[in-house]
Amino acid sequence: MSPEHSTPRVTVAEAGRHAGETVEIAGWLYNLRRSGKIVFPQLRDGTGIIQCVALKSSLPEQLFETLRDLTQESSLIIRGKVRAEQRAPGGYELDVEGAEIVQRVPESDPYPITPKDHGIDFLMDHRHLWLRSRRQHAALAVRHEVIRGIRDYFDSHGFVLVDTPIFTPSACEGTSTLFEVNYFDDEKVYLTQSGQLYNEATCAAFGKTYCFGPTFRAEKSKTRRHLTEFWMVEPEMAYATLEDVKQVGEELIVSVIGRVLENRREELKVLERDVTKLEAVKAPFHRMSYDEALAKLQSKGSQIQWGGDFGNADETLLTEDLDRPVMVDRYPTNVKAFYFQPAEDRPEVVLGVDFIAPEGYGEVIGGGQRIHDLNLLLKRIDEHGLPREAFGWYIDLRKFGSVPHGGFGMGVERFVAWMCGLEHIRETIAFPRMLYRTKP
RNA sequence: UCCUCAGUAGCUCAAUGGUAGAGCAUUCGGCUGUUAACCGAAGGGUUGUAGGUUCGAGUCCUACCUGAGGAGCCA
Repeated sequence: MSPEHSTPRVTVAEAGRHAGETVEIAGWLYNLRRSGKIVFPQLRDGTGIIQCVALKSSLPEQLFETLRDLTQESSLIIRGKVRAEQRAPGGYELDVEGAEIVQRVPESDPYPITPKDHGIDFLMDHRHLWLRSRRQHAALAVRHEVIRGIRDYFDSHGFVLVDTPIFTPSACEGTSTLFEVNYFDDEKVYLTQSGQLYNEATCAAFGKTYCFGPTFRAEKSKTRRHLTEFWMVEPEMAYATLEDVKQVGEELIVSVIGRVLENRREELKVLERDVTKLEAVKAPFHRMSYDEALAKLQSKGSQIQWGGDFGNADETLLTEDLDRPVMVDRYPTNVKAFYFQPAEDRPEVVLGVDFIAPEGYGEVIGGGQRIHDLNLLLKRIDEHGLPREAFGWYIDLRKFGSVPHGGFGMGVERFVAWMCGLEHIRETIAFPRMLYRTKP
């Protein structure tokens, strides 16, 4: 900490490159094992965990006793010599020469998350501390890689990031799932549930755009696939058809999975993810129409009838024999939002597509081609009982150089859960917001 | 919103309607290569809340509270 001493400060991740050197590492005590005259403090610094070794015979008595009596998650800086050691987790070990305790956790109020099992309620109440655990740390590192991969994909394919507002004046798709904000004087304002309508405006300005931000859904959903606040990336392309949307979605997924496999092997190992399942996800994805998917489901015993949307059981059934996502398109018009473009030959279906991930992870992308014809859009707004005046600017887009266009939304948390092989979406975001959980 | 399940020590869980227990954590002691270390000892309880049945309730009944997972809806 002081600038006077000359011991280089390194991270755990870098320690292997300093074998034979004396370095110092600043972190927290992950765990400690002791055996009379030898102690093994495991030091965690956010980049990894390194086992340290302190021998009573080679250290001042006070230092040895300080280390021996350390408590879990106390913060400290350890100085020592890095040594390759096969017996140590991580392959390297630090022979302790000195230590500075930054804050010692008192025994009277010990760190609550012990190395043994805990229930989900307890862990969620201690989410602010749970983040330090290996699996949680790994899942959030994968999330970071996914987000970087998404942004890199769009940035390098001609998309411009144009973020859309969080406060929105009207419902895009009905008010029942919106959070109302009581602050603005003149009109009711809601938290966004999608940036898509705004994306349709920005893509007419830039050609290809995307927005990336939090999304809010006031659904009374209580399942492992739902959060009330989640992150979504939504690209939108002018002069694009359903086929373009499918191609971009496929390329995006393949690209991001490649990044995760390349840069987050260690984290996937911590998560015990079967990476062969991810390595199998290559283009081309499976493609089928809603009609074909329906026939497949009915042949597998589902009771679904034409016109119904797929439930979670249907999605799992549909992908159980597949090793990569399936793109299902041409859904019945009545199960999709008002702005979807109808198929030319069959007005009862629309040019929407859902990407359903394998292994039961369900819909990770939903999108399609939007209506570009003014009169058709007006008709659909009326049919859905929506007030035309609330969509004035949106209708304008069909008056001034309207073109076929389309895009999709991808839920970041569902995608990360798939990458990590997690049972529950709540572990893919640092502080999940759910129906009955808004703390910490 | 509806359905199902669960609340016992700080944590994870036991306990046929008959004296409330174990492991981990904490404290004390032992151990020079531990891998969720191990060995010995100690402290730690209004069994979610309120009623009811019973000679007797952690256990059975009712209501409520809290949480979990599923349906619907969605990403």
